[in-house]
Amino acid sequence: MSGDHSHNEDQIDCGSRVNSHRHKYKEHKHKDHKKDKEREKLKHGNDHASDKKHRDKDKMKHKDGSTDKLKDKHKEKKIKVLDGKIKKEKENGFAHVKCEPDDDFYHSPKHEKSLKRERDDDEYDFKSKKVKTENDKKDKKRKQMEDIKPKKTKDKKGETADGKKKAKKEPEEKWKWEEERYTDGVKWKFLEHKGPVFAPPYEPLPSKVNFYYDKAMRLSPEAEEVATFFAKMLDHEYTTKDIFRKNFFKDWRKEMTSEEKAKITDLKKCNFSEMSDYFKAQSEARKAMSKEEKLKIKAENERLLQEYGFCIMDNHRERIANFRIEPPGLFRGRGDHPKMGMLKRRIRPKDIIVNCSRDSKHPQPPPGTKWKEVRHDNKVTWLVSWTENIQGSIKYIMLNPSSRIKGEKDWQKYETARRLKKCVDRIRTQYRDDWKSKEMRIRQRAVALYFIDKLALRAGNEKEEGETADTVGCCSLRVEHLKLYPENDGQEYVVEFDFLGKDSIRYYNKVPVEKRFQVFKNLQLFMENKEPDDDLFDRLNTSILNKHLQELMDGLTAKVFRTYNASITLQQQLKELTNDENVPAKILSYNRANRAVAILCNHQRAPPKTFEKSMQNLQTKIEAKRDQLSDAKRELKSAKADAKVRKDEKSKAVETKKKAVQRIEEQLMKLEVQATDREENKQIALGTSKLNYLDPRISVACKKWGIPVEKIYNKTQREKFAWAIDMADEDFEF
DNA sequence: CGCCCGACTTAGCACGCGCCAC
DNA sequence: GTGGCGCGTGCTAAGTCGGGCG
Repeated sequence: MSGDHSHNEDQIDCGSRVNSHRHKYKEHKHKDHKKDKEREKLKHGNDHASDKKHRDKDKMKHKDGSTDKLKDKHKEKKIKVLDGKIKKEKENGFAHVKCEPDDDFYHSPKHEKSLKRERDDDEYDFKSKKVKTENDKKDKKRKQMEDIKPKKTKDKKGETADGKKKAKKEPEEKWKWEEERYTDGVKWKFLEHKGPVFAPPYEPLPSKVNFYYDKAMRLSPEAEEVATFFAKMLDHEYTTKDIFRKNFFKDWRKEMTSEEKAKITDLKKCNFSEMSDYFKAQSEARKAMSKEEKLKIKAENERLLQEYGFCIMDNHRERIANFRIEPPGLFRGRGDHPKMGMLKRRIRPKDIIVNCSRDSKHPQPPPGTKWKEVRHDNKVTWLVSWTENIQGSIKYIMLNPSSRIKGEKDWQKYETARRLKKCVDRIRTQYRDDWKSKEMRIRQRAVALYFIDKLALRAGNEKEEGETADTVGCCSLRVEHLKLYPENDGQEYVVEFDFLGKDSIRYYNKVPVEKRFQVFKNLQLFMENKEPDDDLFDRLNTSILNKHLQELMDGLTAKVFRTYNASITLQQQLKELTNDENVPAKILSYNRANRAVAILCNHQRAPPKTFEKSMQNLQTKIEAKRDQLSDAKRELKSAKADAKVRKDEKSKAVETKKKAVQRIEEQLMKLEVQATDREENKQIALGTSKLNYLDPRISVACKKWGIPVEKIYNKTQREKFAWAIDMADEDFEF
């Protein structure tokens, strides 16, 4: 395009910067250099220099430790907010429970009684689409969903690929995913549950187990408990890290009596080894328990699950995801987390906010205790919440992914991504045009969006410095995270990305970018006259970006691009790959397609500890199988010869041998496929994309290649994707 | 109108259960 | 019956995003 130079850089309207120059908490090392190095090799060939470079940078960045004071301020604010929140009890906790007598999909033996309440037929007539008065966004969204809903019971216009009827199914038995949902942010009308399960109380150590500080020393129960947290982690690398030790010691001292505090002044002098040995012995003992004992524990767990692991939301008994409160312990942040090692406090009933319907049987706090609050807010989905003491954030107990409320949200997410599919070309054209805008903020927005689209980067919200590990996403990229090469390895206009993303997973990538469309030139411009730790996009943040995206398409946000690109990639890759003849090869193809997505989204994992070994085992197996095969072939040959001699044209022996050869060949192939698959998978995690980014209906549609869903999804996954399995046909198109 | 926080999704890792080979 | 190991599952940290408030 000739527009390349139509705007002189000097003319750019600079406006004011969104983000001022920032002094970051300066200490970002990589979580595990060795790991990174390997990963890098795997993914990007051989850039050996970069790891070292990173390490050097880390050293450079140590001078500034300026942010500690922020914390107190931070805390103050939190308290205020908490106070304010108590007032805001909602008035909409009403509930009418209906009972669906024929609904045996969610069989609920225990709770049948609570289900048998008055039926309010009118209200639950979800076929009649009464659109209420609300005109808010959510309502709009809902309407969009309705348009593309598969209509099983009443087929309107078969507008969508998945809109076909499935007569064979009995929709009455299952959750009706196309049921009319509530409007105006109401998430449920009836919610009943038993509350959380608390962590077991601390059991003091037997008197023979000692803690040593110079000499044996008995700790107060409070101090002892915290000491055991540390003792249990002694084998972990964490306990060697300075920040971890510092934070731990500081918080531990808070739990000590004044005598203990006076005495124990140096963590280095603390000897936890006896405690540590004791716990190791305990865990051994647990493993060595008799069958009966193990069974007993299992039964007890099952009982707890049955009692606390389910709730009733509207007229269904639904599984709760995490009904156990997180036990106390030492905080294990990921990457270089400034708070690692801090004490994660024990959560008590008085910390707990319970959410349920007004007319439900309220969960009871343990005898002699009280909940912090019981509220009836049906505009949220959580059952229980509490505020965690490390970051001051709120933790929730919510439903399992198999639940209606989560499934529907999931479905909606993919529908939004499919809507993006319809207008992505338009959006791409627009951001390309915007690269040439005379407004700096628009150029930045356009380049950022390009990265988000092309590289599937995360949005990149700002983070509070010094509160978390120093990680970034697209909008929060800093100058130091990019390198520009006008020419690199024979390619023109290469951008090298090197930064830590979510969970401090390294993103390293070299990408050639469009010069004629000015990406490269824009980047040079954005980086001009800036320090390494200045923001690359200084006139952009996620809020600005998402507001813009919202204008381009209703419901569009940065993360929709990840979903869209992941799902569309899977679909394309599957079309390219799946022309193999047998099922195992097809599964391999599926996994490869899945892998392409995982690579796109940078979903990595540490190579499994047992990787080398298990690979060897597999090779041994393969060789054994090969031997077996040649044996079988030999036998077949001799059987054939034998049959010829005896002129026995339909020799049974020959037939059986033939079958044996075939079977072994199949087994061998299966093993070989498995080996390839595993090797390719060494450092790539497929699970995350499979669970969160790939429209499950694409996988369901793999029926058309003869791949049954069971081969792709295990039981839990099938439960999570019940909605997709229920509604998608083999001709589903994302 | 920016910032803060509540609600919800997405993320990797540890651990232990159950299955398979012997 | 046992031992090893691979996978599923639970756990909880760390993101995204929107709404409300000052």
